[in-house]
Amino acid sequence: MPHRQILVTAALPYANGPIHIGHLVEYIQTDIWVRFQKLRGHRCVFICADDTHGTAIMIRARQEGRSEEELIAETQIAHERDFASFAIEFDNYGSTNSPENEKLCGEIWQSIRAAELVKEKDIEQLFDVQEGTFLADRFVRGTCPKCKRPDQPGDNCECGQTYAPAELIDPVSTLSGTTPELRAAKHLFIELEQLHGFLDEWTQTDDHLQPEVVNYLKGHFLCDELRDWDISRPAPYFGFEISDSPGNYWYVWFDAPIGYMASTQQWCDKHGKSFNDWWRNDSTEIHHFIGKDITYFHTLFWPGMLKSAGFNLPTKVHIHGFLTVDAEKMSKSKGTFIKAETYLKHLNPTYLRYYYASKLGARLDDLDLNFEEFAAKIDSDLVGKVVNLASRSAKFVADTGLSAEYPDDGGLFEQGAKAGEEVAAAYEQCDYNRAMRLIVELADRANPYVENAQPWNLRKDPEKSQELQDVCTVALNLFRQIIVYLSPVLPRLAKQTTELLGKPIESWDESQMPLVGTPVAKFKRMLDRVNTKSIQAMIEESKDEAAADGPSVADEAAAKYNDDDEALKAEPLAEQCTIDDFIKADLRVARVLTAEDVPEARKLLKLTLGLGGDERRTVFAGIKAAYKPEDLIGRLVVCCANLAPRKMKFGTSEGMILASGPGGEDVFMLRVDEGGVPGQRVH
RNA sequence: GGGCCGGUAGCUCAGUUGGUUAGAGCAGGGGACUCAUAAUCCCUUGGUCGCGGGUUCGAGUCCUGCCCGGCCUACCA
Repeated sequence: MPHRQILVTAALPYANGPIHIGHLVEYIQTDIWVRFQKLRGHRCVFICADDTHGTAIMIRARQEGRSEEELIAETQIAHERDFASFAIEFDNYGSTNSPENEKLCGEIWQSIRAAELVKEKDIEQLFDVQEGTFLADRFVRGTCPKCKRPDQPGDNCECGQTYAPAELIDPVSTLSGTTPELRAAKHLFIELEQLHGFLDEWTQTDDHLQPEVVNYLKGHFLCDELRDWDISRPAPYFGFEISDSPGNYWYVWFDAPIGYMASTQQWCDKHGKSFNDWWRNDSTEIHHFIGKDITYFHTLFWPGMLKSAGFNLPTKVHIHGFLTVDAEKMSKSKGTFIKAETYLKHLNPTYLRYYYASKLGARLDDLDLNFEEFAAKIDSDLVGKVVNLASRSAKFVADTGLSAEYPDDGGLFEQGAKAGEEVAAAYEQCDYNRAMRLIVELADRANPYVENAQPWNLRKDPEKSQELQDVCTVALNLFRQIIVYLSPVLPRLAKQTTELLGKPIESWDESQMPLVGTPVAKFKRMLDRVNTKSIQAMIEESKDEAAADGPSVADEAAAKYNDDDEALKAEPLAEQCTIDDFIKADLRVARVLTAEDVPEARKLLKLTLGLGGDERRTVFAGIKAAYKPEDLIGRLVVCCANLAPRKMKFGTSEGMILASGPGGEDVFMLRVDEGGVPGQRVH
C-alpha cells in the first residue's frame, strides 16, 4: 500500500458557546476518518482550533464585563475537555487568536495584495454611538421599509422582503437600544472574480467536492460574476489588525481557515516537523471536514486564498448535513438541544460514536438521531452481537490462554480478513454506515459458530479441553478481528480488547493474522446496554437547562411573534384577585342555538345559548359588526352563566359571551378546542 | 418559483453496467439452547419497489410526466 501523507481538519468551533451533539457529528466523523488512516499506516495529522474572533465574541465579553482573551481561554478549556471525553483526539488543538495565525494571515495577505486582488471601497453602515461600534446586520432591528412591520431583523422581514439595515425605518441597536447612525467606513475587498477561471476548474474537477456541492456552486455562484468579498472590519473589532491598513481588522472568516495552518504550524514546532512539508508539498493530501452551512467559505474563498498565496489546495472538502433529533431541528424547549457535557452525565460516549457511524454516509443529507433506534442499535449490534462474542467465550480460556495453533474455523477468519478491504474502502469514502453493516455481518457469522461448537458442553468433558480451547480461540479471534475494524469508531472498546487479549491494536493488519498462544485476562464487562431512563433523564436535564436560560427561549419565541403592547396599554392589568374571586364567575361552554339580528339595535345580536339539556340562556351580545348570525349557529362559545340578568331595551340578557378586542368590527370570540362540550365549566 | 437529493417490508436501509422467484438488520410470530449483559441460535409472517406513461425479449434499475418528503435558494441561474 502506498504511503500517504494526510492532513485532516475539522471546522473550528466558535468560541461563543459549548459543544453540543450537533457539533459532535462532525468531530466524530472526522476523528473516525483520522483514526482509520492512522490504523492503515498512513502519516496523518488531525488539526483543529477554536475560532475566536469577531463581533459576537467582542459583544459577549463586553456584556460579561471581561476581556475577550479571558472568555476564549475559558471556552477553549471546555471545548477541549468535551472533545477528549468523546475520544476525539486532535494532534494539535490551537486557537485563531495565536501569534502563528497572525503571522500567517499577514503572509497570505501580502500574497493577495501582490496578486492585485485587493481593492478599497467605502461602505455605509449603521454605527452604535453609545457602544462605539459598527453594527452587523443581526445587531439591528427596525421597521420593514416595505410592509412597515415593526421590530424586524436587520436584513430581512417576515414579509419576505430583504434589505440593508440602513434601509430600516427607525432602526435600533440591539446592543444599546439606541438609534444608530449611518457612517461611512473604508472596507477592503478581495476581487474573487479574478479567480473565477481557477475556481471553475478547481471545483468541477478531480473529485474535490461531492457531486451535489459541485452542482450547487455551479448553479449559485459560478454561473455569474463572483462578488467582491468584504474581508475587513473597522475598529473596534476583536481580531487582528491589518498591518498595512491601520484601524481595520481582518474579518473573522479571513483568519479562521488560516487557523488550520497556524495550528499545523504549532504542531510542526512541537514535533520538529517542517510546515512546508505539509502545506507546500504536492504529495500531501489536505482533507477538510465541514458542515454544509459553511460550504461557500471553504469551496470558493479558501481555495482562492490558498491559490493566490501558493499553498496546497484542498484534496477534498467533505461536507456533511445537520443533525436533527426525531426528524426535527434540535430544540431547547423539547430538550433535544443536548450539550456534550449533559450527554456525558447520562450516557456513554461510545454509544454516540457508534450510532453516528452507523448513520453517516458520504452525502450531505441531514442525520437524524432517533433515540429508540439509538438504543436498539447499541443493544443489538454492539452488546448482543459483538461484545457477546468475548463475554461468552473468554472465561473458558482464562486459565489456558489461546491455543498454540490457530484451529480450523471453517474459513471464518479468512473470510473476515478478506472483507477487510471492503470495509476499508467504505471508511475511506466516509461511507461509515456501510462499514458498520459489513462489520456487524461478521458478528452475525461468528455467533452461530459458537452456537454450533457448544463450548458449554465441551467444558463438562475433561477430554475435550483442547477442543474447548480451540473453539474459544476462534471465537476470540473473530471478536478481535471485528474490534480491529471497529477500532476507528470505538477506540475504548479496542483498548478493552487489548487488555483482554494482551496484544495492542495499532494496525489494520492485526485483522489479517490470528492471535495464538497468548494469555487471556479475566473478562471484564465491556459495554452496558442502553438505559432508556438515562435518555429520558438527559432530555429532561436539557429542558431544565433551557428553562434556566429561560429568557433566551421565551425571547426567541417573542421575537418571532413580535407582539406589541398596544392592547395591554389600552387596558392595563387589573389588580390582583384571589382564586375565590375568580370562581365567583361561572364560565361555561355553550352552543349557539339561535342567533338573530336585532334590527333596531346598533350593535346587538340576540342569541340563545344551550348549556346542554334544557339549560338555556338568552343573551344580547354586542357583536353585530363582527359576526353574521348565520355563521354563529351551532358553534361553541364561552359564556358567563351566573351573571345577574339585566333588562335591556330589547329584552332581558341572561349572560355574557366572552370575547376580546376593542369592539366594533374587532371582536374575537373565545373558541373551545376540539373535545369541549356544552355545559362544561371553564376553570 | 427554481436547483439538488430521495421515495424499496411496520422501522432503518442494500440492491453493482437493465437479466432468473427483489434482499439484510431491527421489530412481529413460532421453536431451541442456557456459555453469555432477559444475551444467542434456528425457522417464519410481511413488499402493486410513490403513481402513470414510454424504451426493451426483459425495468426497482433507463427516459418522461405527475405526486410526496428533505435540503438549498429566492423574482435569480
